[in-house]
Amino acid sequence: MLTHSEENHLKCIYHLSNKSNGAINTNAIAKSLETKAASVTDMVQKLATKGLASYLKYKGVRLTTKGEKEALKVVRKHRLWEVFLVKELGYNWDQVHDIAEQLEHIKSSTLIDKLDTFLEYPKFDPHGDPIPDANGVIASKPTTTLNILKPGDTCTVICAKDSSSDLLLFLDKVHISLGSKLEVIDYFEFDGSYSVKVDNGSAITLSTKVAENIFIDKL
Amino acid sequence: MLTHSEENHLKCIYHLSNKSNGAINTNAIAKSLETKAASVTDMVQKLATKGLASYLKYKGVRLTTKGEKEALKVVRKHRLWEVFLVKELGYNWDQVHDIAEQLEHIKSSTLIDKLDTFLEYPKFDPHGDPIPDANGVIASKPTTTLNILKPGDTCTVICAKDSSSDLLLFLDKVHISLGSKLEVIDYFEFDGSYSVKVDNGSAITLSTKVAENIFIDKL
DNA sequence: TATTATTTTTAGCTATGTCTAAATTTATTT
DNA sequence: AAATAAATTTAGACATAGCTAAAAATAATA
Ligand SMILES: [Mn+2]
Ligand SMILES: [Mn+2]
Ligand SMILES: [Mn+2]
Ligand SMILES: [Mn+2]
Repeated sequence: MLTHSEENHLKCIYHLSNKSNGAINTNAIAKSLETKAASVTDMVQKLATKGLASYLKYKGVRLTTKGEKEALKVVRKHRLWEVFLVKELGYNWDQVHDIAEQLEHIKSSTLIDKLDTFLEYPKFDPHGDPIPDANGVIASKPTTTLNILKPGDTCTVICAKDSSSDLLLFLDKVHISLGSKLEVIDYFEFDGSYSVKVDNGSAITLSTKVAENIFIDKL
Repeated sequence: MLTHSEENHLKCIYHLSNKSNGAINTNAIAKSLETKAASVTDMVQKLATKGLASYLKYKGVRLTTKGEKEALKVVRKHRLWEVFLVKELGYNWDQVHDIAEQLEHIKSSTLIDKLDTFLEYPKFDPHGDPIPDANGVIASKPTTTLNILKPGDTCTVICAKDSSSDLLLFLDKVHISLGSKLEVIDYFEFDGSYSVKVDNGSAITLSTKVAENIFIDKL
C-alpha cells in the first residue's frame, strides 16, 4: 500500500517524464512538490527499494513499469475527481486542483470505477487532460499550441498546458474555455503578443506566455 | 488544522458521549478506534491542549463546545459522503463505512456544502443516522428499538443502531431495509427471539441482539 | 586541466503518531 | 483496611516524513 507522499512523488515523476525525456533530477521534483531536494532523495530511494522506480545516485530517477502503472492510477483518480467537482458540484476549473490533490489518495478497490461509471466515462478532465482508463491506457496529450498560428488562422481550444490557477483565472477573465473558437487577427513581433478574436466576439491580446500554454486544434 | 487522527478521536469521543453520559474513558476510545490506551492518552492530552477536550488524568475525557463543533463537522462529512456513495454511486449500505472514514478528512471550506446541495440536503444517512446541517445542528437519534414490541405490534424501520457490516449484511439477507414495515408475530421467552413478518411477506426469526439494534417507529 | 560553481546526497535533527512494558492510580475483593 | 485486580499514564522505542547544514559528486568555466 502506497502512502500519500509516495503517490505524490510517483505522479510528479510521471508528469516530469512526459515533459522531458531521460531521467528526472531531484531538484525538479522538489520544485514541483514544493519540498526540498534532500527529502526527494529519501523518497526516491524508497520508491526504488519498492521496485517502483530505477534510481542511480546523482543520475536521476525514472519510473519502472510497475511505478508508471501506479502513477497512472493516481492520475486517473485525480482527473476523474476533477470532473466530478466541476460537472456535478459546480466548481470552476481553477478551483478543483487542491481538492483533487487530496481525493486522489482515497483507498478503495471499487470507488474510482464506480465514479467513472457515474460520470459516464469522461475522456478528458476539466483542463482538457486525458483520463487513463481502468487499464491505465491514456490518450497522448496534444502538442500544438496557439503560438504556432499566423494571422488569419483559426483554431479550437482543447487543453490548458498546466492547471495552475493563475493561467485558468486569466483564461476565464478573457472568456476562453475548452471548445472556444479562436481567430488570430494579428501578431506583434515586438513582444510576441497576439490579437485574437474569441468565439467571433471582440479581439483581445494574448502574451507569448499565454499562447504557449494553450493547446489547440488548428482548423 | 486538525489531523486525521485528531478528527477520528473527536468523532469517537462524540459518539461515545452520546451512548453514555459522563466522561469517556481511554479504553473505550482505544477499543472503538482499534488502537491502544496509551496512544489514546497521548491524543487526548493533545486535544485538551488545543482546547477541544477537557481531560482529567485517570478520570476520562469530554469534548468542549469547540471540540463538539469540530466533531459534528466530521460527522456531517462522513454521513453526506455515505449518502453520495449509496445514492449516486450505487454502493450498498454495508459497503460505505470504510470509504467515508477516509472521505470525511478531505479539507476544503466549500466542498461539503456543495456536496450537500448536490445531494439535495438529505436529513439522514443510509443507516438512518441524522446528518448535522451546515451550522452543526443535528436531529436526535431515535430511541425505540424493535425489542420493546409485543406480538401483534407493527412498526417501520427507521435506523440501524450501528453501521457495522455484520449487522447490515444480516438485515440485507432477510430483506430488511430502512422503511421496511415489520409485524411481530411471536416472541419466544426461551431465547428472546422474535418471529417477524417483513413487508407483509413470510415470517422470519430475529434474535434479541438483532432486535435491540433496529430502531423503529411504532405504528 | 585546474578551479570554481552547482547539484545531489548524507548525516543528524525534529515532529507526529503509534507501540510495548513499566509505573502509577483507582477500583474491587477479601 | 489491606491486598489484589484493573485501568490508566508514563517512559522509551520505532517508523514516517520532513528539514538544515555539511560532504561529496558532477558540471561549468577560466
Ligand atoms: Mn496528492
Ligand atoms: Mn486537471
Ligand atoms: Mn476517519
Ligand atoms: Mn452511517
